[in-house]
Amino acid sequence: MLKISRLTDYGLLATVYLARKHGEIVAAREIAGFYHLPVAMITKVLKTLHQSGFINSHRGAGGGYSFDAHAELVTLGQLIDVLEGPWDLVECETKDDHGHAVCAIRVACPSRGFMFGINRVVKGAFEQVTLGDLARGAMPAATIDKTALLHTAENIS
Amino acid sequence: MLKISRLTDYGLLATVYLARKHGEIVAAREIAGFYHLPVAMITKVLKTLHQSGFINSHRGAGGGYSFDAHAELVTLGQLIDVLEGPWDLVECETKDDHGHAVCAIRVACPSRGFMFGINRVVKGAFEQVTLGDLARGAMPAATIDKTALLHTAENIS
DNA sequence: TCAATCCGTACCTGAATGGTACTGTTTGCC
DNA sequence: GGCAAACAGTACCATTCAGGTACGGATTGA
Repeated sequence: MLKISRLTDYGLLATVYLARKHGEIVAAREIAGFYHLPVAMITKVLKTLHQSGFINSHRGAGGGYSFDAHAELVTLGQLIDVLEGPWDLVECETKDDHGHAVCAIRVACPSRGFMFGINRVVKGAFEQVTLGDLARGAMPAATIDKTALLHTAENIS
Repeated sequence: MLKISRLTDYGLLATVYLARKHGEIVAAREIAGFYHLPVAMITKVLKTLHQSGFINSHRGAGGGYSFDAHAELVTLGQLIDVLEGPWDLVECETKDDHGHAVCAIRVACPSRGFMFGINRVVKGAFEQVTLGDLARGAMPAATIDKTALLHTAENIS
């Protein structure tokens, strides 16, 4: 249905919360309380973020999670990749466990090349926004310079 | 899972096929055969496209569907809107039947403003590509001029 | 020793997706 | 007139996934 899963959304919220309290140890309970979300949901997503190295965890009493890196070096694209897992807008480019494309028609498919481009557009948009932007509440907006873009099509094999 | 539904994909394929045979009456069976897809799936999506006015239908023997409009005036965004239905990357902006926002935290949500922007980016990307581009197999690519974009944030309340 | 907190995993439920089937209704053609 | 081709509409089903809950375990500070 073309949307980011709620879990991914929670992950972004949690990351932003931690980024705003840079270096501070914050319990999952606090984050969940702030957003009025189930603690179990927040912990689940925080674990993912920790396992991917975006945030640090501190066990035991007084423990919690902390964001100690540079917010400007973490991109929305990286976060979504981790939280959402591998994704493609269309299955054309999706590979199965054996590395084979899922789409059966492949070569004959007239939308394949195009959809690949759309994939790049969306992923590129995510990649150019940092966690710092998110934490600051900056709102991006973009137009696509189609004329300039179509020229680049020839350069992509 | 952040992807276009297969039905939407089929709809784009069918539309492109018809656009390439502009004005010609083509049976659903032919399109399904070309892509090796179930006829019932193709007919389902063709009906949607017809009801939305993108293509014309011709009943009875020798009937089928035809695309008679200008491919350059139909955008990918319009097609996806019809095929996919109303969509938003995040629920923040999604309204329920009564016009109220789904997201409970709303104002407190630090990602809201940002996600709204991302929504605009993606929808904008879809909106600036025409069916003609699709039919020609053009592959768009886009970069987002972040510096320019962040300035516009202040103009959006 | 205890309580707070993270860790891991398993499980459940409802909804959406992807697909099938069947019964009309219209229309060209012999 | 009647048949067959093709669209129209609806209902249904199976699988998958999202969203959420639960519980026992491991770690650590006080």
